[in-house]
Amino acid sequence: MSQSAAWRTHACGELRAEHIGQEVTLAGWVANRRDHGVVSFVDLRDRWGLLQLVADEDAPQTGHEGLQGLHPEDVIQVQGVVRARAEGQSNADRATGEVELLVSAVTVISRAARLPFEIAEHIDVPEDMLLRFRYLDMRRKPLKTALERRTQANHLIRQALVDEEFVEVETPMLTRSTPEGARDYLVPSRVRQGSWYALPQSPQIFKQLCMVGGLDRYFQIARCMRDEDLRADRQPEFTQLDMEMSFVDEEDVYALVERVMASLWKGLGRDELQLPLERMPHADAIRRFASDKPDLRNPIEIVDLAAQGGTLGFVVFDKVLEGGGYVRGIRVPGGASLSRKQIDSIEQAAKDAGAGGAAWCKVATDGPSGPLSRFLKAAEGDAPVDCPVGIAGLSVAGAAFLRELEALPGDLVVTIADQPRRALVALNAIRRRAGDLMDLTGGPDRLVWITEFPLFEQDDDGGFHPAHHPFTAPVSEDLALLEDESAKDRVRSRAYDLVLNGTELGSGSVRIHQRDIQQKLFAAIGLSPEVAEERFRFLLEAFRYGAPPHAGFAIGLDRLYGLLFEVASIRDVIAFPKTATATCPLTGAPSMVDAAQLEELGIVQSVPSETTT
RNA sequence: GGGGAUGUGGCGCAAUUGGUUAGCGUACCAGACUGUCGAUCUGGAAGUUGCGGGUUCGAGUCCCGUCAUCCUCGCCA
Repeated sequence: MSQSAAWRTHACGELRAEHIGQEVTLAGWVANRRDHGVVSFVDLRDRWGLLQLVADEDAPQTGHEGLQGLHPEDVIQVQGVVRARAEGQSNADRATGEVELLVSAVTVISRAARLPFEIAEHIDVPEDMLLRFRYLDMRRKPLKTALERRTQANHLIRQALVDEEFVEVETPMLTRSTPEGARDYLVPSRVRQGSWYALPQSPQIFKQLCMVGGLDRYFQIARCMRDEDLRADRQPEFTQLDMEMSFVDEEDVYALVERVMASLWKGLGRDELQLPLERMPHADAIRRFASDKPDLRNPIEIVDLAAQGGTLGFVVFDKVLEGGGYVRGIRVPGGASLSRKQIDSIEQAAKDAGAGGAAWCKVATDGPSGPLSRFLKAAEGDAPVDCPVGIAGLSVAGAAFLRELEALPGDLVVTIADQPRRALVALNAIRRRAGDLMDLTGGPDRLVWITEFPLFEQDDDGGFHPAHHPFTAPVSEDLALLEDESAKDRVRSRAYDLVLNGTELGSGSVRIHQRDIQQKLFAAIGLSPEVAEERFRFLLEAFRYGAPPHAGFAIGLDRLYGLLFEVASIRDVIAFPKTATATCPLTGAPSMVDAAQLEELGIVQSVPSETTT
């Protein structure tokens, strides 16, 4: 690190044996004091590390006096000579541990008041405290390191895209509200009272306009804002790596994103990604894993038991099947070793997901056991059937049932019977819970493209809305289905998600660039040409003047970095995050504003404003 | 909007069925100490038990309400 000599000649953390004998000036924070009377020590900290300062019998009087009266987190400047630590006194836990600074002079630059919490990693501090005093948390290693790594990761991404001739465009923060999607954050206009800006939920339309503008390749590390309730992996404002390309199709987008991911993985020192990444059509993901973002590290797959489940004489299965529901289940390899309590927690996961319960049985060589087992065993008087894999005492139907599941002795079988939507949610829940219990999710990263998402999702009231956004192109073979009301839910889109270990990292699509198809799509989601024109005039108009085919992708960087840096919450990779109620404990945002400010904006509040002070 | 958990000196925690002056650790302050590195030793200061109400002779403890934080469902094209 180069230093301007005004405040310091070196960083605390950079001093090593090679600096022994040098006269240096350092500046930093007092991290710790250890005073032995005649000998005293102070640890001085800056971003690069800790260095032990010492005043002993070799130090001048000014050095001793300088180290007296210092308090934790005082900012000081110190002069002295770097020297080797005596035999047996080096500290192997510290990069600077072979040397120390014999202090000749200390200047206190800034005194620190008593701290709300200690600046030490081993101290547990409530998170709202960390947010309120974020600048103190930054002095601790985990947050500092996360911000450094985030910088490095952003740099790797930028490097990769600039090398591929992408243009970085900063799109507006004050933009137009489009009613689809998430709730907007609104900003009132002063010069045109009664009108409002919206903060962008994503730069979607602008990046498409950049394609019409002929930039060909756009990217941005973009802030996006959505006024929705939060989660551990969701913030009201978040950062996306947003990209768009012209004259490309899905394959080009996959290849580009894969190159960017690979350089990121490599640059951050993770195991090299195997390219190309796996792909899985959406319908397969639902069928095999009951999820559009399956964690493929978990090997458990869903098995359809409609045929065999209906022959067991189990009235719950029969009723669900008659009603058009699903009977599906999972085989948990080795799951017979789970305790009753653990199995109950799997069933509880199904119940939490809305299912009535989960029927299960353990499988052993002497036959099945557990609630489901009596429907699998041979009845009194019937000749029991032996499964080829050596499970005794089964009925013919029971053997077929377990064969369908490929169950082996030592396995646990868990089944769900419910209406399709609830069954899938429950199957996903039990698969994940079983995976956690059996510790199946520790393997290498599994990145997968989920492709051919449905174009529409059904609302609770039966209407359709775009599953992705209204500019997503349908798969061309399915174009004809657009106008068929009964077939809408079968229209596939050219949208894709990238999923890492069960977390959706990002999504994108090939866009519609033809006006007629765009209009069909608006019609299909119930937007009249007039309304569509009013809302998206600027985009539809742009498409009249020569629109290239284009496609793009966006990756949620907070979430990606949260996973890559292995932190508990995305708040741990964000410098100044907000709480679960979208407040900022540091600044107190959101706050009431002066009545005069509102008046200037032409806004009348139904709740009282702050009294003018 | 719904559900759950938590809330006690700055911080982490304790306090028996509701019962003495709300304890302990750490940080902080002062003093001591020749090699520590999460120093040690001695002493000191530090509390409206989140807030409001109720029950009771008596509430950190029980009840009602409320606020804050976290998790979660809905929501997040």
